[in-house]
Amino acid sequence: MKRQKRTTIYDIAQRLNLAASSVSRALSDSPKVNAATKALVLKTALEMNYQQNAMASNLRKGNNPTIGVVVPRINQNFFSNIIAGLEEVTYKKGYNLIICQSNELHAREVDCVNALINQHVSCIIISIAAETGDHNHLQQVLDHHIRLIQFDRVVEELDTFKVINDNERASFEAVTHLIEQGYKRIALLEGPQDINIFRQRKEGYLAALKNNGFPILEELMCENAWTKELGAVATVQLLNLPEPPDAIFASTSDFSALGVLEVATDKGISVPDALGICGYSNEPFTEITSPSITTVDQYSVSMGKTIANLFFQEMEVFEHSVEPKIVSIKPKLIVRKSTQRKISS
Amino acid sequence: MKRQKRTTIYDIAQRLNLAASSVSRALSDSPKVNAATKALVLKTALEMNYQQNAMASNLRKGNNPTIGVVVPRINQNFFSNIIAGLEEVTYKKGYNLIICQSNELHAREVDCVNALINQHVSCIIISIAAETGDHNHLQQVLDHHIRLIQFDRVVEELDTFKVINDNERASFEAVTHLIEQGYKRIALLEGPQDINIFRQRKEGYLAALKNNGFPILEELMCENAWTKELGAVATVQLLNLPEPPDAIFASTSDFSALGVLEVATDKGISVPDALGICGYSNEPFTEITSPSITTVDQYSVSMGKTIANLFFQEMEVFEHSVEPKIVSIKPKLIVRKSTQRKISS
DNA sequence: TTTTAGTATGCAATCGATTGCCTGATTATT
DNA sequence: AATAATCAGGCAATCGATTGCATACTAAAA
Repeated sequence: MKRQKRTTIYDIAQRLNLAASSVSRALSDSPKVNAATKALVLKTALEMNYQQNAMASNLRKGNNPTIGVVVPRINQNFFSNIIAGLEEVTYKKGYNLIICQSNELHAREVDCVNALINQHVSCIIISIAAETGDHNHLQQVLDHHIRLIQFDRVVEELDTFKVINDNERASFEAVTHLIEQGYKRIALLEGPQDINIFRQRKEGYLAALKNNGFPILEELMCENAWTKELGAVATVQLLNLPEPPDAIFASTSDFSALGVLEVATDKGISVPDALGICGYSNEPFTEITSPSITTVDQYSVSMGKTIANLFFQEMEVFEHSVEPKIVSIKPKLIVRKSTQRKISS
Repeated sequence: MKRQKRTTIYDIAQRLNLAASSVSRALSDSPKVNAATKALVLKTALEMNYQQNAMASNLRKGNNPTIGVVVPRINQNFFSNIIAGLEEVTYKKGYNLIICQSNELHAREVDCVNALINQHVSCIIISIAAETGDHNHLQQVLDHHIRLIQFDRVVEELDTFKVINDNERASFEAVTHLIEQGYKRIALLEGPQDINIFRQRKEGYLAALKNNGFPILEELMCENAWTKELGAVATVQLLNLPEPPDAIFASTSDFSALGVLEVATDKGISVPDALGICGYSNEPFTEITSPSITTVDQYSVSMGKTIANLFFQEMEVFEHSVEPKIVSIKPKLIVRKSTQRKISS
């Protein structure tokens, strides 16, 4: 059985003894076509079950109202919220969203980006994979005159639009809060330092310590404590130190913080009294654990909207070559029980 | 500043003094072109930074290796997992994914579906919105010879491929488990009954009661207890009954179950001893609450993969008009502390 | 009545890649 | 040496919609 052909403007034109151009104009409500004809065409189109072929239209018009999104993982709270936020805005503008996930792999990210370039999307919105490599693929995007917005995890040296969280500031506030609660030895679980956001969070941590005259202790900083499991491992190590920390800032994620909490609970260490815990991301579960976990909310859905708006307001048309802008969103510290000591400073 | 043109096969052809057709063939590695020429074209294409125009190619070839996905909410654990699973498979096949969310609204769902028809996608994968209406839009999909797969929340009377969970079975097992744990008055928090999955879960509940000779008590069934807040409200009502339930099966979601748990904790009702709680979906947080919540895992990521594979194996080519198939996945009851009584039956 | 303006519509090129068919050149076959 | 076979490449139509330009027709102005 052959694939039956779909009705085109030519079919409509033939049926009505019109030229295809008139049908096209009628359908796009051009003023150059008579009202009666317009109505007739519309009616016939409906009858014949016509649906425009977007590929043909976009090809001819030389633009594709589609935005490509590349994220490390689609099913991660932060990213799926970003996507939801993006969709909310792009939907209203009649744009489509093509979603790809890099699975944190550089090669796959490159693949996805190339596929999106092929698609001639109007814009690519990307948060780079943990496995970083060169960024020729991003340069390629620019070379093909496709707008590029980086968010959250960005390649800083690349001169593009960026929407980021003020990680350093948030981190600074979180650590300051811990200090205010009277914690004296504050450990840091940090992420891969070749990713900007983790560098920034470390900066914030260091700045807060300095600001309060606290010493910087190498043994209290654990690299790569990224997942719940790694967070737990790091915690065990930290607690075995001759002088263990009295607070742990899991700057990588709430999952990591959860690992910390589980180890503490296992060992019968009282949180927040003997150990303060602060996570990052405001995952839904942080509200539910006992005690609930202090964390940093990144306004992810609204960040998605911001990104989309940035495209529509600044980049969709580019009359003049716009100067890439960096939008920084200040995340919010959500203080919960895991850091609220009864004894106060 | 005008948008600079991207290099096309014509540009390459001109540079090499070849016909565009030869360039096209060379790029698609056709045997009709000399190896030396092929190499030359490839090299030149690279030099000139050529990227194929997928719109033109797809238009000519009359197919678009893209799959459209419509879900109620992108940032809901179940759906984002489905999408991740889909992407995993479609990526390998070189297909793109266009994602839309209906926000549980019928009108918006219709909009999304139409946009996808315009795009001439190869397949539409959909889970319908809570706000149901007619399903002309789905019929439209079929009329335009676009493959359609419904999953999870499906319109049963529409003869399409479907991938569903065996909700009734899972629900039956959950309630049976409660009975085995010695609970005697088991309440049900149910979802909108015009959505198939919620009907099925109720069926399973009823079947399990009957199967064990338990009476069906209207006052123990609460409609529309869908969110955490509604779950809490329903729980308060249930607990105020002259004969309150000793177990609550929140068949709508884990969020609902969480609402139940919070009310119980507030009122100092011991879970699982005085009140058993079972949720649905295996949201990550169910493992973390105290006590952890018994729930039903839907294998969402793997379900996504199943859906995509269904398309590639059965529908991508349709030699013969294939008979729509229904794939039913048996979810798994995850027994946790919220239903494990020390006193056993 | 002729000119002008304006309206509605048609013609044909175009977007970029693909592909059936044809041709010229080279090699193989008898 | 003549014919057939093979290879490499070119020509031109095609996918479906859009759009600049041309044209036929009507109505208004001179």
